[in-house]
Amino acid sequence: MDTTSFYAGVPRHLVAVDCIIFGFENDRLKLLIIQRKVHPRLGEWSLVGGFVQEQESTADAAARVLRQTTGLQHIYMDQLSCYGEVERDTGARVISIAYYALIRIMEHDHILSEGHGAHWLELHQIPELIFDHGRMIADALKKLRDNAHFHPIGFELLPEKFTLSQLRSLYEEIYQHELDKRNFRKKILSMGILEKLEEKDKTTSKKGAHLYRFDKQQYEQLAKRGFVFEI
Amino acid sequence: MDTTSFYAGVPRHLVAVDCIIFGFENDRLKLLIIQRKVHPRLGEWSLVGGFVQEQESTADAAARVLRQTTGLQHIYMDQLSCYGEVERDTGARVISIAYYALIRIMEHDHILSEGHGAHWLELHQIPELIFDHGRMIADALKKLRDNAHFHPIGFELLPEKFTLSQLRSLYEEIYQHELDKRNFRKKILSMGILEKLEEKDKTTSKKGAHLYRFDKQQYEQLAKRGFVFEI
DNA sequence: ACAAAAGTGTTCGCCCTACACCCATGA
DNA sequence: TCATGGGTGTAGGGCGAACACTTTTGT
Repeated sequence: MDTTSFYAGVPRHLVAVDCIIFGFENDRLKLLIIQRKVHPRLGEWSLVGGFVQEQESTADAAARVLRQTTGLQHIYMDQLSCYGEVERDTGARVISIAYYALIRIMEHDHILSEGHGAHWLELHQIPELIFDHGRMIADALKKLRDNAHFHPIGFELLPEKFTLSQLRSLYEEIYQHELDKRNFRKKILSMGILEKLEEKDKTTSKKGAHLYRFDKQQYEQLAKRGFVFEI
Repeated sequence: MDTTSFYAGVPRHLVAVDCIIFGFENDRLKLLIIQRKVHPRLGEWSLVGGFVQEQESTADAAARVLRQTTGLQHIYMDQLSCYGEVERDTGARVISIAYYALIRIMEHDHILSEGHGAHWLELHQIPELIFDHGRMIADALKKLRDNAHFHPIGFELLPEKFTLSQLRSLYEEIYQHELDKRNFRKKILSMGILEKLEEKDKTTSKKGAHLYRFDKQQYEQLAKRGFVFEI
């Protein structure tokens, strides 16, 4: 048996990527959803997606789709899962690899107004989606929760400078339950991975709230020595 | 734009599944590895795998590959990840979905002697593998640890009746560190998900160790009410 | 009688949780 | 001056970690 015969005659498949794009704005977790511009299911709500090309990895394809939709590059992305049911796409047999992305809406929302038919929707506003995209979102939320629990990925959703109230709101949104203000501050500050800035954010209170910055270097130093982020 | 033109002209890909098959025998965690029977890389060490056919889901393909290699069906399997780098397979561009399986070797090892060129190897015996299979195994081990931590999947590796020493050895192997005997017993028994049997296993001591059985019904009842397995 | 694994309780410290009031400031 | 969100400390309980001796029985 030689190389040619081993790979010859093997069925080939359409392989897609679908992106679950999370953002955080006005203390609310949001998802970027589009109205489908192609048949079948034209006009219905859908995740953004596209097909994997010959000379690109699946991760590259996901990054490309994200870039084409939002204009953004160098965004946090992680693979969610492969969805491989035969009948999952009603137009053809398509195997899809889902990725989820975390975007700093506050720093980037101007880019999105360029009209790709994309909409930021809050979790409770998500309509019924085509195919198994609803399932993908549910899986992505679960993975986001698990991931946020033990890794400092929440900062990917916040602007570089943020208040502790914003950070707490973010985790409250992710976990969908309230967190005690004092305990949260105590825990996150005790980790020693936040840099307190002199600046204050006065947009949400008269008193003003201190801004903080995530100290990635410091986190990575600590992580090397066995420190485990947990919130 | 109609259905035909949307899917037409899109590149198609070879899609494979690779299986990381875990077993537990003689207090050691083991992996099922084969010597490759096809070109390229004939004779080299490899995970078991195969191509996804037209009318089967990726999960079905993984189950089929497992069945063809071991003769076993209805085995615990979970998706690990999709490996989609362009150059990962040196013979052709192949996108691979990796699954990991947990097998009760003690109850099934007779089946494996049918000679598919498969070998059970301990973790420290694993040779260099083709392609990115080494990475897949590392990822699978990490996922197995994470998963075993909060879900009672360890029992999938043990015979129906097992001793607490066996169970502890299993977790020591998975986590690669020792666990305190008393604390382990206390914790696992306090969950109330093990049924203590009258029988004793006398193969490893003169005194004999009580056999236990995992009470899945009971676990699922508790899980519904918010109980979280953790070990 | 002895070797070898099974089985058994207690103490201590840490972390998580619950909880209520003062502060600073713009309007 | 008052309304609004920012910021602070403590006490109690539960849980995980450390730790050593007795039991059983086949040889």
